[in-house]
Amino acid sequence: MEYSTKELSALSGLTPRTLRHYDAIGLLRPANVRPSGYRYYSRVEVDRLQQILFYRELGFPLEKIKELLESPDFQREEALQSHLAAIRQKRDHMDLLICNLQKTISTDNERSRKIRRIQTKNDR
Amino acid sequence: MEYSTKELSALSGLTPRTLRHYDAIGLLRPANVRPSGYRYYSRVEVDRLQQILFYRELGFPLEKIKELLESPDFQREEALQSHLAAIRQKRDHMDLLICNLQKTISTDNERSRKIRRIQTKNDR
DNA sequence: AATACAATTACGTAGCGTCAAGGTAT
DNA sequence: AATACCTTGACGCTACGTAATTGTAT
Repeated sequence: MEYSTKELSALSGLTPRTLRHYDAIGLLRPANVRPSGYRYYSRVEVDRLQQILFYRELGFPLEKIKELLESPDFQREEALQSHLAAIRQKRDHMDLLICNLQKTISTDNERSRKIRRIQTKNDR
Repeated sequence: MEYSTKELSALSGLTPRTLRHYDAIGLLRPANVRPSGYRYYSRVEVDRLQQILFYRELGFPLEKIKELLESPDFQREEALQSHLAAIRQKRDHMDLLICNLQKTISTDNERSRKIRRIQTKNDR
């Protein structure tokens, strides 16, 4: 079975633009390209795309995914570990942001209440 | 007091490049610019920069910060709320990623152990 | 004349979205 | 001849980093 760009797009949920991009950066090359420039993908590419999507969902950058797909198991293991650590840091950072935002919001609210009280007084 | 780009840079911790960028996008305009093109900032700008850094730490994009600095209180309130909601979503997404990464890692480990067992058998 | 600082292009980054213009027909 | 799909540019987005080149002296 061969798939045109559109067909693989439908099959994978990616846009044709994205598939062309993956070709451009050498992440997913079509099995063959007609003289017209039309791209065609076969089984091997579909499988590779599955892998790509798997790592993409885990938040890996495309360049890293390229490396991983050609690395031995133990290197993937390492990559997963360090990626996990990085994500955890980011998450912790977000937790801090959330905390600060909540503080800011409640402080602002308090200020508003005070102002309203003063205004209410002045209104009387 | 007037500050050159370098001085404000030292004062704020931002690079001169960043200050020039903020000027370019209209986020922080110098108080005056000499015929030579040299930028000079005064108190008002220092104060504004403080505000900018405050919102920046909360994760707001520069364009949004520009708006916020010219909006009334209630709009800032709204912005903080919706920003908080957005950040929370991101955090939740990270939590999912972390979860999936952990699963992947432990699954991979199990596979490796099995393989090692088989190899050990074959070695005997 | 040398030093330190200033400025203005302008390209690079990540991952595509979104036209625009023009071929192809698996 | 029309339709639907394909292609290759090329700019846009975020927030600057990083030269390269050249001017200024608060």
